[in-house]
Amino acid sequence: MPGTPSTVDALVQLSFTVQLTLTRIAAENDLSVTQLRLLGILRDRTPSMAAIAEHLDLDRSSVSGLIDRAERRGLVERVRSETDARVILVRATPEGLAVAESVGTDVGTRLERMLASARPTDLAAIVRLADALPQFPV
Amino acid sequence: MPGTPSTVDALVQLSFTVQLTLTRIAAENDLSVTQLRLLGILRDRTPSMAAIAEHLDLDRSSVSGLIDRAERRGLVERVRSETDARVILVRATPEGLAVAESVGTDVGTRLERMLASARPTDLAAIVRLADALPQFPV
DNA sequence: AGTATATACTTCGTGGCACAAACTAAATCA
DNA sequence: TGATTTAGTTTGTGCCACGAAGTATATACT
Repeated sequence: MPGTPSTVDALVQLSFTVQLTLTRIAAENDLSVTQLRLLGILRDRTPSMAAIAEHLDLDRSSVSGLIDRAERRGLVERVRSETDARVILVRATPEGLAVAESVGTDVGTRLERMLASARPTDLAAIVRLADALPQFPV
Repeated sequence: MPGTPSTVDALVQLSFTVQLTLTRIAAENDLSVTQLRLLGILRDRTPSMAAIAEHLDLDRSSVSGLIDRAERRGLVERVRSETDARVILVRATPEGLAVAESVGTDVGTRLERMLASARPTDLAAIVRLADALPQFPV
């Protein structure tokens, strides 16, 4: 029977396993998982504070503090928008980009190692599922 | 090609989707995800502080605070072990058990709803993967 | 044009989370 | 018995996240 408790349990367990890996990699780089996600976003974007809040599903006030701390570490910088004086864009510094790259490949390596023994067809299922699931959970 | 970036990305995205659901359910019940996990453990166990720390991959000092707060809310109680006066067992109160049940079914319902449109064979793949992956990530 | 409203972000206060180091008490080892 | 190990707590630090209240800029209305 699909969608039964065992499936839900498996999904939750899988999720915590991934999170544990992310938490550890973050800690090794003296970052939180949220900072890690932030750097992931900034690899290829220069979003506004509001866009970051939406992407991370955080209150805007939380993002202020998050960027404060990242900025204090030199990972990120605030840039005033030229078209709208209210908005602040957040850009990764060169150092921030370097950390993002390093952490990104680290995540890739560690998770691929975890998946090494899995069947290829099961991995394809993961991709299909991730694509199919609603972006925003119910 | 299995184990490529797209697979890793899918896995990470899947993980965050699940976590977001858990975070929301926890918040609706005025709990953190950690408290939610704690209650999950206590549904069918009465573990020592050390066992909880190991299960949640937390420092023991973190567990002290966690149980303090849960106890203050009446969800949990500390019981001295009769066989070893150093160890403290943690037991869910009736209220804690009730919350655990309610939250547990809520998680089940919401995640099953998310999985409703997925192919049964993909769900089977999730179960296989969760079983196959190392309990402790590399 | 001039006021009212909406939007973007920050600040402040509160509380939970997590860690490391230092501490107490009880059990075990030698 | 005395030394060591184990279980748990306390304290101090810092991050995370929220909501409410505040500032500044942009847009809408008339």
